[in-house]
Amino acid sequence: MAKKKLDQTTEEKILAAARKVFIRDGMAGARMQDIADEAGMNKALLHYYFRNKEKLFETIFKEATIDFLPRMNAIFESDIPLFEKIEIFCREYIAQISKNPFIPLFLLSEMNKKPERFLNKMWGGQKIEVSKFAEQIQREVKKGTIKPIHPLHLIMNLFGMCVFPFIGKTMIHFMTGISQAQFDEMMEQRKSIIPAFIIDAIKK
Amino acid sequence: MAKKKLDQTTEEKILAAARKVFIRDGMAGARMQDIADEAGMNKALLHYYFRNKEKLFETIFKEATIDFLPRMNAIFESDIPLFEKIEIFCREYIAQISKNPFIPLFLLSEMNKKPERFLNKMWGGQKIEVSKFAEQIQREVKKGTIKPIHPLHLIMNLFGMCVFPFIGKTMIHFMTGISQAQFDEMMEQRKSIIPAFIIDAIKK
DNA sequence: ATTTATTTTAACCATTTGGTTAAAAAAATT
DNA sequence: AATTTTTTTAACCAAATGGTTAAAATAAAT
Repeated sequence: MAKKKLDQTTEEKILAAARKVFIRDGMAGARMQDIADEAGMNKALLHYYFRNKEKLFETIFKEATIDFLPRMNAIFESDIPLFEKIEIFCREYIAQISKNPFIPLFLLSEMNKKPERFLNKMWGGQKIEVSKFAEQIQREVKKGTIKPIHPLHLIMNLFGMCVFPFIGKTMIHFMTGISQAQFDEMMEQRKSIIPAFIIDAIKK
Repeated sequence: MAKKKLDQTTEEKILAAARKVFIRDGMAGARMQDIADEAGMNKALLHYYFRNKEKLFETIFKEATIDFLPRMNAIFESDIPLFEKIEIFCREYIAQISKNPFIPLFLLSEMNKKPERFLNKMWGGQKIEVSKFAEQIQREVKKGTIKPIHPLHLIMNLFGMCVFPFIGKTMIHFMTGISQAQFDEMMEQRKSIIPAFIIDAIKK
């Protein structure tokens, strides 16, 4: 009885601050004090709302993935023709990640450091399910509609082209001197350029 | 004077240990004690040979890039025909990275956290120089030997396909249940699959 | 062999960091 | 208005961590 948030302030503020600091500095580099400062409040508040750093991190980590996975799986498992599916995936993936461009690097980096963290605890058995998609590719190969290619190679190519610009963002800015606006425009273009590229590569 | 290393022990041991720990845990997550333990020696030794953590980190960070950059630039700046150049790059890049598969994620992650670190101090103005390569692509487009494509998009595609498997390794293992040996074999295949894929995609 | 320079160690130190506590302030309930 | 519950804070604590120091062990030079 009695404890419904009417407005959405403190807890939300903490999460927003934690999100920012964790994604910027990683679990190891993030300081509780920094998160408190960023949220404009006392450090003890963080411990009051989330028991400890680990718990707070888990919340952010989950949040960054959990509602992203089903969305991608829905695409992969759907009954759409291959070429169209590739188009939809690129468009959706890039649109989604563009909202939080640093998520992939954060995720893969943390994942790499403590694979168990999410392998056991984080995602309750959930994961990106590519088997249906792989089968679809294999079927098309057998039908002879596309050139022979190992499904996993095609999937790696697809993922690689979509995600690399986000992961390599800093390096790209450094190498090319491209502006943020130009980067955003390129990513907008890539929604259609990548599928076109792939289809040109595999269609017979 | 008198101080030439005849054998190559302590300093080498420190570097090997630091390399391992830094690449695994990142700058923020790495503990000097862990490095000392890994090297089988006292913590003060690390400070004797390298003044502090930052200095030790810089050494590892440089080491992980400095002799890699010129090698890649040499390829990009060389006078080889486009398709052949793409083949050579993929083969060399994958071969090189396969020796230290965790370097890219380590690098991009740290780069992302403190861009100034290497932007100013680390690489003395050095960087991957893709402008020559970009011009070459543009020339081929104008000549009409390949389909129209913005050079940077093609470069992103190239990099993405080459580097993604290494960066996403943990996630790939998790998603597909592939073994280490299988992964290595796939990367071996990708040395020729990626160039073939790209050439199929852009050739007229 | 003695002295000198180099390498390695154990014991400490100062700061940072995650986390606690007890009390004040603010809301909600009576 | 009084009381109870929830939210927020300041002050503090213990452990961890980067770093220092002075002395011991080892190797080099005389």
